[in-house]
Parts: sequence; C-alpha cells; structure tokens
Amino acid sequence: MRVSREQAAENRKRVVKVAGKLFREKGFDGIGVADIMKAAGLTHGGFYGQFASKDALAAEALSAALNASAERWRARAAAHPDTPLAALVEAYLSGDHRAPHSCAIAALASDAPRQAGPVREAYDTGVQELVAILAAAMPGGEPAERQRQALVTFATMVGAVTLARATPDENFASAVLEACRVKLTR
Amino acid sequence: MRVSREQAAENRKRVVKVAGKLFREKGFDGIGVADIMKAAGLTHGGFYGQFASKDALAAEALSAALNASAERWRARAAAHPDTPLAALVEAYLSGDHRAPHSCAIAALASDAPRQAGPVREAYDTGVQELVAILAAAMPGGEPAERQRQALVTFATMVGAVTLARATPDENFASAVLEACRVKLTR
DNA sequence: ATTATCTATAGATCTATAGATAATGC
DNA sequence: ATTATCTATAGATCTATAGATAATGC
Repeated sequence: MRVSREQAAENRKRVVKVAGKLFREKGFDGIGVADIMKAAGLTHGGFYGQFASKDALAAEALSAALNASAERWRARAAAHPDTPLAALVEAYLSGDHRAPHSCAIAALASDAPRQAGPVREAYDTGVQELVAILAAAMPGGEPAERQRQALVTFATMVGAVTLARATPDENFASAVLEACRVKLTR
Repeated sequence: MRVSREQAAENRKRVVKVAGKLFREKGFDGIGVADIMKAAGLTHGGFYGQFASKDALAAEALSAALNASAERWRARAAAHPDTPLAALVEAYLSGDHRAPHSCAIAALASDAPRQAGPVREAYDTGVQELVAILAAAMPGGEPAERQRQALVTFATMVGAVTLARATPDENFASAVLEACRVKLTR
C-alpha cells in the first residue's frame, strides 16, 4: 500500500495535473474527488492525506495549469522574436483551443467567479501573467498603451475561444476564430 | 392548493425567469430544482408537473433570457439610430455587466459547452441573434465584412465581461472594460 | 372529473472522515 | 515508528417519482 516519499510526491503531482485537465473539461462542480483520484490511479480516501479539501486542489490545479500556459506562451514568443504577437495569437486561436481541456482561462471563464477566494486569485494571477506576456509582445507604444492593447487583444482571444467552444456549429466556430485571428494580427 | 390555469401559467413563467437568473448566477450545476422552486415561491415536487426535467428547464430558461437580451439590444439600437454600435458596446461594457446575473452568454460561457444538446442550441441561437444585431449596427461595408466585424466585436465584448467578472481586482476589471470600450467605439 | 401543487421518499452521488493495512525510512 | 494509501461509511444534497390534497372548470 504505502509507497516511497518520492513516489508519493509524484502521485501528488499527477493528481494536480489530472485535476487540472478534468476541471477544465467538466468544471469545478462537474467532477468529484473520487473520479479525479480514480483518473490518477488512486483511491478516493487517499485524497485527504495530500490535500486539505477539494477547493484547495482546485486552486492548486488551476495555478499549475496557468503557470504551464504562461511557460508555453513565453517559449512561443521567444521562438518568434520578430513576430511574437502573431505567434501567440495564432497558436491561441487555432482550432485546438476548442478542445474540452484547452486554456484554463477560457475553459473556466464562467466557473471562476463562483469559486472561493484562492481559486479566483489563481485565475486572476494567470490572467495578469498572460496579459503581461502579450503586452511585452506588442510591437510598439508607451507601456500604458501596450497594456491597453494587450487587454483588448486578450479579451478578444478569450471571447473568441469561449464562443467557439460553446457553439455546436463548427462553421460558426471557425468563422469566429478566423475573423479574430485576422483582426489581431493584421 | 390548486390554482387557476392562468395562475399556473404565470407560476410557470416565474419559474423560468427565476431559473434564468439563478443559472446565470450559480451555473447549471450550482443550483438545484428544489432551490429554484423555492425562489419562485413553490415547492420542489410541483416542478415535474410543469417541466420534463432540469435540463429542459435549463434550455427554456436560457432561451428566454437570450430572447430578452436580444429584445433589449434591438430597443437600444433603435433608440440610437445614428450610433447604434456605440450604444450597444457601451451598454454591454458598463460595470453593470459584472453583476452575477448579467448577460447569459458571458455568465454561462464555460458552462454551455458541457451541457446537453438543447441547452447548447439555445446558447448558439442566442449568439447568432446578438451577432446579427451587431452586424446590422456596423457603420459600413459588405454584408460579409460586417458579419466579420460583428464576430470580432462580439468576441471582444464577451471576453471583456468574462474577464471583468472573473477577477476579484476591481481596478483590473475596469481597465479591461474601458480599454475594450475605447477600442470598439473609436 | 381534472389538475396544480403539496408532502414524503427512493436512489444516486458527493465531500469528508475514521480506522485498517502494509511498506518505507529512521 | 511513521505514513501513504486503502476500505468503508457518515451525513448532506440532488434529481425524479409516488401518492395525497384541494381548488378549478366542465
């Protein structure tokens, strides 16, 4: 039954990762502790030895998912030093982001405001981080103006993916993503 | 116990209206049938005489809420015949839309894709309707270009309200709404 | 007689906890 | 000896249904 400390730490990380995916897919209320643990290959009861509560896991999983997103954004911007903004926008507005477990900001957009403090703070921190990366990728202008541009760009990106995810109409989804892609990169 | 047919129809409408508000506020999974009926001044058991299921109520409530939104949008555009776009954008991006029961599109953005067919279809119909109103309000261009502009504008509006609702940081929320307002109306 | 609404409950599911088990790590 | 994980369950909550009640409407 018992495993090594190293293995236990790995198990814990796996729970956080699996939870991040399942929460994005099904929402905070749409998946239970038992199913998260099962998906991580553990049993329900073991959960409370590693986490204080489901809420605590939610905050940690969201935070980890958003840190991973920010890391990917930074790598992508660095890989396209001449056109970082276009690289970020195009990756985000690709059809992949319609997947049920895509970007946590879009996937949990309407769930976040209903959650307790720690989850909302993790969400907010993630938003600020991604906006900061966008602001740095803006081609020009004063810092305050770049920030404003980044806010509008991010709102458009999140809105586009949100609408594309929500509609069952594939053509409409593609049209929204494409129109926003053109607008934000031209 | 029993009430007149007229009164029963009124009661049913009240349930739909109250459900629309509560679903937007707490999400489809965040409020139960019993609490919806209680908020409408009825008892839990009476629900299934009027509705086939919670899902059926969800679809009907969403549809009604979005029809009401479209009606308000049309009235607003008609009230500002010279600047319909600015009127729509400004009303939508006012701080009021941070309220927990604001626009169903933003309030249920990440809940909708997880719901069954009828709810998703109601969401989709609402989106198409609002986009069409925006397209009609666009100052110029070919129909296809107006549609593209409307898609981008709506994505930005929804993204802005979504982010403003999610963040606990009032200043950040205001900054997002204001930046998008300026961008979309200039 | 019909029916809108009520009370009561079945059955499923969810969070959290209690106590047992067995392998690790001092 | 400690502890990561397991089994089992308490207690709460949720959807849906069954059957009773009492006022409406033919």
